[in-house]
Amino acid sequence: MAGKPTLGTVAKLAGVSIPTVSQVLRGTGRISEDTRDRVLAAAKQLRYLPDSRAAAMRSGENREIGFVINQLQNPFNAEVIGGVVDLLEAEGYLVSIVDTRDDAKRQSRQLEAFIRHGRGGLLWVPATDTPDEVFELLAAQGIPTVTFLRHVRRDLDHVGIRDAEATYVATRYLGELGHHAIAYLGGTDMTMVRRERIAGFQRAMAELGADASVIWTCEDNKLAGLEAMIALRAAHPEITAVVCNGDMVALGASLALGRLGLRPGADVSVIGFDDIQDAAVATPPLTTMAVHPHKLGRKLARILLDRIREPDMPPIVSEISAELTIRATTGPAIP
Amino acid sequence: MAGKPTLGTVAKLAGVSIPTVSQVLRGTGRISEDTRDRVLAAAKQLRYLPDSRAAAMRSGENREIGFVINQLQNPFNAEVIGGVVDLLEAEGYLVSIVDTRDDAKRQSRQLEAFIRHGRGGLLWVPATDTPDEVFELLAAQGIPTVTFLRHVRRDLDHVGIRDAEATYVATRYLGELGHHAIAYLGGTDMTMVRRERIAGFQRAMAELGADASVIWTCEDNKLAGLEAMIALRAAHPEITAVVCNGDMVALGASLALGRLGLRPGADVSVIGFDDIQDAAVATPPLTTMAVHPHKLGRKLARILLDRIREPDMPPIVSEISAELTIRATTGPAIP
DNA sequence: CAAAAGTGGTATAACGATATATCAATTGTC
DNA sequence: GACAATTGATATATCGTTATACCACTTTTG
Repeated sequence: MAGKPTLGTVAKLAGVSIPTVSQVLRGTGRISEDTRDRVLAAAKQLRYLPDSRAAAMRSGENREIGFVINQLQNPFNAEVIGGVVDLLEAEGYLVSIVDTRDDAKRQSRQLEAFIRHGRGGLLWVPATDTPDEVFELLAAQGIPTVTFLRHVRRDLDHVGIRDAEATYVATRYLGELGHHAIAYLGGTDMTMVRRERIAGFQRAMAELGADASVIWTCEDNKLAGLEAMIALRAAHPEITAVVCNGDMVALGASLALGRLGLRPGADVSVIGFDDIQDAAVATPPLTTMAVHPHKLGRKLARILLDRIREPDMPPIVSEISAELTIRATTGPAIP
Repeated sequence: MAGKPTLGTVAKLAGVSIPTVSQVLRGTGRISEDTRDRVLAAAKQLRYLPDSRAAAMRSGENREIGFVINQLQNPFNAEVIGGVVDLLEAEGYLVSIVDTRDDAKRQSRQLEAFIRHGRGGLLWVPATDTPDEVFELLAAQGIPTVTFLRHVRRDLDHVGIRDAEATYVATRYLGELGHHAIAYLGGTDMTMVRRERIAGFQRAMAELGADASVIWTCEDNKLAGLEAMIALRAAHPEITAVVCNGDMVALGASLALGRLGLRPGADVSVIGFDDIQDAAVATPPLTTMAVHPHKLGRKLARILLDRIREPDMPPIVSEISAELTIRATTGPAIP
């Protein structure tokens, strides 16, 4: 009753030595069927589970992966996590998650804690303003690491989205619908992702011969998107279309238009990014640049496994295109 | 360069023995200021981080907490996690999260993995249909565990919401507004939580002398709520008010009413549960039974810490009341 | 000045597992 | 029937820590 069962407890109950129990449970060595059965029965009776930490210490193999994410609440991230977990659990790994809430200090504490508590690999969406010393720490510890979405270091593996391409496609599409006064809405700071997206937006605007200077910041949630859209509309009433940094912002913007007595898709066009579940359900349904988060998660996991198996490969970078998914919040510009 | 730094590496660089390094870093024993400085300098140079697993093995103390949750995407849960993490990280704990997606088999694998990889305590929203053997496993391992929301075992600590009281209050309020044909909407199965909520609904309906037989199931997301409301309305056109199992469902139901040409709060009243961020932003803003998830998370963490410090206390049960928060989706019944 | 107390460290064992070496008993070979 | 090969287990060392015991050396005490 008192205390966890160990190899020693099982060995005593089965009347054999500790290495014998270890060999039976792992299927190695030469063991007679008779003692094998006795050991298994004892292990079952005591509900014995091996202590992976002790095993990892001796054998060096650690099947626990840490996922350091910037925002757990984001539905897009949640779907990515699903993909990651589906693949890694099938391979016998445990995936444990921490949420930095995009705070660099909390992130440092959490990464350090992950290292101390032992992780065989890390998946990581680096927080905004991650200091260089964090990368040096990871390098010093030699933990296989794949960054996700924010491509901040060329010496690490990375999985991301072709951000510039996606906003370019979105903006060109709005141009083809006849829009010229187009704003970029969303994102709070100059993360690599946002920088790329704005670059794509600007390139398309340049090709359209339009002014790309209306760029508005706001946090990545519906309420912030709503308020930002109202402010944007007040400052720039000439705007007829908005490219958003994410679906949450776009949904908020769409709500705001309704409150202002404007019809999304008719009076003002809105285009989102991610294609979260809500995008299709919203009224009106949201036009967006769709990525497939579950698939993305699987790719992320696959690359980490490759890195664990082959630590000396050169860094891998894998980027996925977003697909323009046309719904009801975009329409022709009123001439 | 090759491999993680260990106590041995640091000791060699500082020219002292391993126990000396350990004592310096942990501030125990008697060490001269001179060697203390040398050791600290060596540790810093190598970016040494102690291996908590090895430490835990020897000392028995494990400052990593596992949080086993049923649905990561749920905004309510995300806010609870925030509260838990804020308190436990301040106490020097690492909180790592896994998502069961309410699948009992996945949950078993994950709990087992948490035990094998070593957790000093567990926070747990048990999945629907959790088999008894899982509880026996936890008991056999003797890991401090607090269940959350779903109170399935009296021998474990628990933090939850007064579900029956909340739906009772919600239903009474609708009664006072003159409603008699009230339905209960949401939840997919007879979890303890849903059972309690329906019990509260039924008690209030009995006091109102009304029929409490219209109980509709649906999954806990907006799309499902939308579809369920449309089906419910088709089957029971006499219904003038709906008590929902969660805000996501209520928001979906509210959307559905709009599509049916009905005004939420005027033609049909809708009342939610949780008060997630979206509830206040929605059009119209949602009347709901508000709980304070961040506070709830802190309470959850506090009770786990108490249990870790005092393993032999009798089980603690802590329940929090939800507050009726009136917004725009409820209004007087049309006579 | 001998015994006691204090100082600053090291030696050793232990935590729970695994890898390697070893060993006693059985079986096979000529 | 002597020696080698096989079988089925155990002994021992090790991973990176921490707890305890211990030891050499200095300082204090009566």
